[in-house]
Amino acid sequence: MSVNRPGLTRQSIIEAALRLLKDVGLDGLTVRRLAASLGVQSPALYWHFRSKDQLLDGMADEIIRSAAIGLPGAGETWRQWLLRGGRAYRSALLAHRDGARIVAGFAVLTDTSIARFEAELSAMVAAGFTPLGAFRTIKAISQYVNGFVLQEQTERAGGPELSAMPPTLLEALVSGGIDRDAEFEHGLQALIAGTSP
Amino acid sequence: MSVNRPGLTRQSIIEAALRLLKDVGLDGLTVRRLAASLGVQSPALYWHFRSKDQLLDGMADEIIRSAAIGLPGAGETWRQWLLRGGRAYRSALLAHRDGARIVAGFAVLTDTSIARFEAELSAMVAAGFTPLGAFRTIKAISQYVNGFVLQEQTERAGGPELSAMPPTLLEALVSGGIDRDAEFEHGLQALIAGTSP
DNA sequence: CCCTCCTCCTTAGCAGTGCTAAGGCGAGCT
DNA sequence: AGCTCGCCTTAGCACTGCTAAGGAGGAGGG
Repeated sequence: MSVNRPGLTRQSIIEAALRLLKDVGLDGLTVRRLAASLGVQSPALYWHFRSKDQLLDGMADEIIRSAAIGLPGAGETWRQWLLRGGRAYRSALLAHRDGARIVAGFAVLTDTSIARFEAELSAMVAAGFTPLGAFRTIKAISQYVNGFVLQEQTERAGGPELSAMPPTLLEALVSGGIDRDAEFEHGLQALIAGTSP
Repeated sequence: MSVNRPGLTRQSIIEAALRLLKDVGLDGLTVRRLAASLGVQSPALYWHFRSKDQLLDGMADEIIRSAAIGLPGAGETWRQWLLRGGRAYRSALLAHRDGARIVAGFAVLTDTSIARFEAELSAMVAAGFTPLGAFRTIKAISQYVNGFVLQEQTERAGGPELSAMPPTLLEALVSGGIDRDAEFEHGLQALIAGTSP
């Protein structure tokens, strides 16, 4: 049926899945559809992945990998560095439809993510943190970002009308409550401001 | 087949679903199984709910409702109150298997949750916050808790051995990194400490 | 040159999913 | 008595992840 058979690869399948994700979303991402987008029958994918969950693990890993920021630059305080990391992580999640759901449900500690985690921890230890403090701080930021983007991407349209809102909530909304970036920044900065080595 | 037919209700179905959830988890919670646990055939549930998602919405609402803390008590600072709220929210999510996943994916702004949100906002406004600041602060805390419990409940067993961990990460873990409560507390307190009216 | 092995893919099909269409049973009103 | 209507049943559809079995085609040894 298909002509070009460049040979499927774990990596090429993951990339195709992330591409397909943009069109169909996580709920629409079926094995059959993914196989079709690769010009192949669905069981072919099970040669490369033991299960769909394993495929999703790979996708999550790919997304997380794309969120890598380097070590703190010269003259960059640890606060600035954490801020940069949080923003980069959010961007990485937002870059893929349902990115947060994929990462939240399936990110397992892979070797590469452990290595990066270690690098981040030692950078913070160098900045004066204890290993435990660094660990908890990074974890807290990750979870805040995860939770934020998860809701950001989950938000269903519709919902109650603005006119049905009670007064304080209404005032919050009309004074700028629909600015997702500012909302994200607010929490991230509070989290970092409340952190100390 | 079944004898007692006390009449199904939206509420009774939701409660049965939350009960069943403990045994089978979110992935195992099928319409047929839920119907069976109620002594009924599966399409019967579609008389009470338009779709399974609507049922999950109801479950999410129920979970969130159980996280209600009152207004700040006399002599309670807003920081203490937020702390109490964050802990109560986490407890409510942890009280149900996959609670965070259910709430994260399906919580829609219902009338009752809007009413409670409004009450919380005005309490914070009374403590000196602007409506927008209160809105963003509460949202940030909610999302942190959501993200935290989501991972807490998603964690799959297995994973790399402790012996395979790099040094800084290892030191963090052996010095107390497996204490979920302390990890949660760390982030929550940082978030609140970094908040100001 | 042929034969075999092995990698990667195909066809066929299973158990289970959410959901719909159509009908039936029984309580309550007229 | 007859009728309506709320609530449930039986039957079945399109789809899911996944498995079993086999087939095409190149690699490598005899």
